[in-house]
Amino acid sequence: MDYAAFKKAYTDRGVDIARRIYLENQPAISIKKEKTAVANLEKIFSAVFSITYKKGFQAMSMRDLSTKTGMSLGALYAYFPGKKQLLAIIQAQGRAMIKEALETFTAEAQNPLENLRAAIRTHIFLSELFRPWFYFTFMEARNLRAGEFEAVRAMEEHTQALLTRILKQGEATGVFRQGNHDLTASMIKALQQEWYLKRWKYTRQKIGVDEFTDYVLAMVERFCLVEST
Amino acid sequence: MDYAAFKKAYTDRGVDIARRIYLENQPAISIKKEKTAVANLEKIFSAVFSITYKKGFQAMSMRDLSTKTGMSLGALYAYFPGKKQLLAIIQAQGRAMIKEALETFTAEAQNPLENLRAAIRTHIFLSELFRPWFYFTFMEARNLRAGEFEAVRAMEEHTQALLTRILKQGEATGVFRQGNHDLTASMIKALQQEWYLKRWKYTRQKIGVDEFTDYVLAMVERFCLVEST
DNA sequence: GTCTATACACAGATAGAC
DNA sequence: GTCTATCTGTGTATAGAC
Repeated sequence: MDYAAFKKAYTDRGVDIARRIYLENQPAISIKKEKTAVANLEKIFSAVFSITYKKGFQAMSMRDLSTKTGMSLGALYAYFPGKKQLLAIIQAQGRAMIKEALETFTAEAQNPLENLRAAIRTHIFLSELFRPWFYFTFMEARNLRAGEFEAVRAMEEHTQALLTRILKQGEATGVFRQGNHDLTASMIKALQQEWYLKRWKYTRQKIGVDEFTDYVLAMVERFCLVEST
Repeated sequence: MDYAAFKKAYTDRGVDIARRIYLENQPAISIKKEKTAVANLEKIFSAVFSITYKKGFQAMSMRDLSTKTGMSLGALYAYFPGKKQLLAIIQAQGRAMIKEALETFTAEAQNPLENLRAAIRTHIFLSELFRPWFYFTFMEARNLRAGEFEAVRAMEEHTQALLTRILKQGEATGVFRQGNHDLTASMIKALQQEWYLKRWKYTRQKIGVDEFTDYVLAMVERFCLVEST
């Protein structure tokens, strides 16, 4: 499976993230017509990502957001209760979406090696498809309150545990070498993260997501497999 | 060389970063007595790191800084011209310090493999010794102005080129396999970065810097070496 | 050198007209 | 639903006493 195939498989499911946010936060949103609400929410999120990519969320003023979306200050407050809540909403929904997608697309394959490949591919491809969400989730996690930050840590441990489990299965089956699987999982996560944290570097070097992913897989497999090809 | 040895070797050189900042920015600093100036600068930097680790630089107010340092608002402005300049000073000096240290401690060894090991070790050990500086440099790079950001990119490319060169030498000598050395260098950098970006994770798992470094080296070597041990 | 008191700009948020 | 006008807090920065 390459990125194009993944993208098609994902978008065919027809999950609309802005719509989901609208439905789940309806009590806090005073807009009644779903269509306009969803359309404007999309405008708002995309504006937030584009502004905060350069200056960070704290430095983004509501006036910045107003200018970028073309909506007035007053109108914005009909879509979320305040700036802090906007941050929390994006973070929470971003995590939920990522978690759900990872679980859907890493459904058990035939063997540990295929499982590992699927897990790594899915994560990187997903981070390509939702790059702004991944970048935002990582860079703005600091601005969350303690309780919300706990969710970030839980998420990190969840995805790490997913990898560790696969590695252990592989060792049991005899296809992976033994080792500190938790540390190996951390290494894999670091490599995945590189793709969305330093995207500008790869754009510049003209390295695409497929090439990058294959390289990561090659490195991980050579390290993990009992017999190197 | 383990971390303890590196730390000793480094500190024995007696380079005082706060003192250097004082000397190089003397025109902008109105304090005349070197001793008090350097002592207070150290207090200021350590306060900046501790506050921004949790909320980021933009969210840190001058009043926060005043409280944490125990100095008054007015006194702070005797040490730097403004908040933006404080950011620029820390970033610039942090980069200069890192670059200088990397060059000093990765002096040419006998062969490419030893060179590679030294380069990786030095980078991780240095990021352990100056963790706040590394973390700050990465996380607050966005808040720099275009011209200053160019320096960040140049630095990234500089350290990457250093690794790429070693890998090429190794291929020429026949000890390293052939491959996309630029991509390999990127992977190595991602693994090094993991150490200071997710330090809390390893503190929690009780994994020390030596163990982490050895694991990175094992992974890189298994990938790069012609013959795996 | 360091303090307190204060100037002044800009932030987030709301009220009420349309 | 969306706008303009405005309230109120907080931010950076400075002046001038000590």
